[in-house]
Amino acid sequence: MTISEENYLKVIYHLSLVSPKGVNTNAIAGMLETKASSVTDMLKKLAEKEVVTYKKYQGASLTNKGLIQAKKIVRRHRLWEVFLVEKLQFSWDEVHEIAEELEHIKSEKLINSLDAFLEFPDFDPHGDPIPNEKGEMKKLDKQLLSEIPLETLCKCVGVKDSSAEFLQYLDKQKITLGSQIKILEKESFDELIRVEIDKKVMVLSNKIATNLYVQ
Amino acid sequence: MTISEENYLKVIYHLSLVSPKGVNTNAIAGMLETKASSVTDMLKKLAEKEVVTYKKYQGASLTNKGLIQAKKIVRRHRLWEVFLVEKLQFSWDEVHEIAEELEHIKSEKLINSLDAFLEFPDFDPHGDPIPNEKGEMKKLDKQLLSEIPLETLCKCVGVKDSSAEFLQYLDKQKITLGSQIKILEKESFDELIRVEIDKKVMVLSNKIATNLYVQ
DNA sequence: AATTAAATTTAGACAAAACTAAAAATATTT
DNA sequence: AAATATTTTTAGTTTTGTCTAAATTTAATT
Ligand SMILES: [Mn+2]
Ligand SMILES: [Mn+2]
Ligand SMILES: [Mn+2]
Ligand SMILES: [Mn+2]
Repeated sequence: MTISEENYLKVIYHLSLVSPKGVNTNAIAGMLETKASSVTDMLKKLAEKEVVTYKKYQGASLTNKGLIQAKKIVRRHRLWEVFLVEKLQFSWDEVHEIAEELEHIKSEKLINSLDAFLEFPDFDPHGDPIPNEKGEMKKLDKQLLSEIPLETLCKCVGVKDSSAEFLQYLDKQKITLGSQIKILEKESFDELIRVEIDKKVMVLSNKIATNLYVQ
Repeated sequence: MTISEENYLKVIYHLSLVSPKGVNTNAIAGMLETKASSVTDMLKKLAEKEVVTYKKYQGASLTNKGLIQAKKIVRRHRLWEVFLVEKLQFSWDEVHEIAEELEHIKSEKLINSLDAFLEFPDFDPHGDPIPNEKGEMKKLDKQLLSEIPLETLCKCVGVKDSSAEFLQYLDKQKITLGSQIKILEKESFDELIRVEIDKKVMVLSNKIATNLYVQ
């Protein structure tokens, strides 16, 4: 498995969660910032290696073998993110790029030792679940804040958008994983919502509300 | 800097310490397990990038720019080795290969944070010095055990050969960095030496004695 | 159903890094 | 100094992953 192949597998995995019946060539190209023709080439190769099923013009999906591989890469990515935040004091908006490289270091022993060193975390710094050695992961039945009814107390458990800009904006608003949130009022005109977060009343945009997972 | 270019730079650095007036094409090929013709190609590219000075048939050496780069790679390699041994409980014979990959993760912040996390170690698990952020490193005036006179108490501070086989053999003999060694007798016939190591008397071969650094 | 638009694939080219085989330069022997 | 051996470089391929431009297929509109 080359780094490039791994990056494709991971992207197909992520896209599969949203469109399980086949991932579009263009969608993959978009995520990898490459061209559709390159994706077609790679899909053929991955199909050859039997990690992906691919029929011309029909999109791709992971085989069981491919799924196992993809989850390993996700496991490595998320464990390294935890390491960077918990042990090296990185903030949650800085870790993604570095984990993007570290995820390609392939040593079972390394990753299992790291897992143990971190005390087997279930979630990464963005609230995403970390597959264990067998590929199993905890799934919370989280919802977007925008779907929560008025006056219901909930807890922030993850982000949908994990771009640095969004994460830094959350930092500025003092919203972190674990924050207690209650929606006080929804303004239908401009979709702003008035909320109480950790006892402080503030106003959030719809863009925030549709990118924050709560429970 | 690609991974391949970095591997070449690091090898040229190591070979320079032994032959400072120019590193042979064949020597580089040997270390990298590649062919001399590939080395020639790469030397041209590295010379183009001004990290190496290279004249046809004359061997190569690092420019100042190349030296700085090479020391950064060595720094990363050795810090990761310390991490693996100190934090993840790897043994000293298991870390080299993994560090060979980790050394290519290029983030200044990552490596400086790691350095701090490890409390700024001066030496790696094999007794080799770790360059600091500025590229400076401590150098011990170590000698090979084979050069030490009889009855002189010295301390094991490093290994010349850091292959897994040698390191495992040292483990088996209970020789570690820090072991106190005194040579009791040298047998000129077969070059075996009788030594006292940490109060225990034992016999070592010349091959061991010429690969152990003491001080 | 025919036309247009969008998505996807093919064909052909390119750069990086490796290889083999042959040629050229340097070193070592005789 | 000439002959031989060794080292190094050149020339020509190969593989991987990318690209552009053109062709093809599928989807959306009229
Ligand atoms: Mn990646
Ligand atoms: Mn994450
Ligand atoms: Mn390396
Ligand atoms: Mn080392």
